[in-house]
Amino acid sequence: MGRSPCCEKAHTNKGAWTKEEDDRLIAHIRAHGEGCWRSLPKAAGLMRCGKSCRLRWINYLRPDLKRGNFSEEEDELIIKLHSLLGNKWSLIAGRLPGRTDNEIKNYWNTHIKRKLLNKGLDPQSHRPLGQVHSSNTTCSSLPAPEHEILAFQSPRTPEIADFFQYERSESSPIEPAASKDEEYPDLNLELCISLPVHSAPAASRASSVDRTVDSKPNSGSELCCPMGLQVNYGAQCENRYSEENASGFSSHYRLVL
DNA sequence: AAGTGTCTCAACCGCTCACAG
DNA sequence: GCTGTGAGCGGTTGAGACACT
Repeated sequence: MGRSPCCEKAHTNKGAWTKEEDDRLIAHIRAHGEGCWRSLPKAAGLMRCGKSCRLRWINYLRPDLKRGNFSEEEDELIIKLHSLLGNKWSLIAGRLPGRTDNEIKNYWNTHIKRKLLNKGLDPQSHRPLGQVHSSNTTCSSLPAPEHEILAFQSPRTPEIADFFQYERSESSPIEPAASKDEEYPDLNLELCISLPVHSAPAASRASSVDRTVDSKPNSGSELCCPMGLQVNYGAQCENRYSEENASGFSSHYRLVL
């Protein structure tokens, strides 16, 4: 016996949403706020799966969505963030106001991938084609403790693995190609994701980063966590971060999520 | 105008994680 | 600690739009 299905598939609509369904969903969320997606379809009178409602709202109906083409700045930001985070679309989306993870993922697959390939760069590793090295090799070269503290689990980008190697070998005579600060001097890695403004009081939609950090809100409206540190580090990340600095790893990259 | 190939992106699927009981 | 449930994520699919012949 597997887990129960998220909905009665026999009695749910699938495929494209109609205007009437959109209107019902919008009206329901306006009246009751987001949250409890499983029971929402019934409450809103929709013959849809809760997951489908959530996706429709987040990716298409949310009022704060920015529609239209991506700007050159957004392109560059996506590329930079992808080089650091890999296919963590929700994290990348959190850095681009009005854009959704689905939208960025699609845009990456249809435009940016090709753009990088045309430049002779591997879209996954962001390295020149032909110089792509196995991430397994990089990963396995790390001793166990560092392995365990990586916040972003497989698939990690080689850049992150390289970063940790660099951190560990600062006194090494072998110079790394460039630190991320040198490579992306204008990229602010203090990633901040505020709780969505569209969230209704009853439904404090946790940002996607809650999956990697403790979801307890800190004093402000932002959640934060250190990049490259243990999963489940708490909300007092600012303090914890200092402690981690003292322990000698992840000294200058921090994601405040 | 019709047929065919390609591209785009909304939506689905399967999985993992967090949490409550 | 175990189990069930809900939420969310990333990969994939497929219908419709568009381009080309």
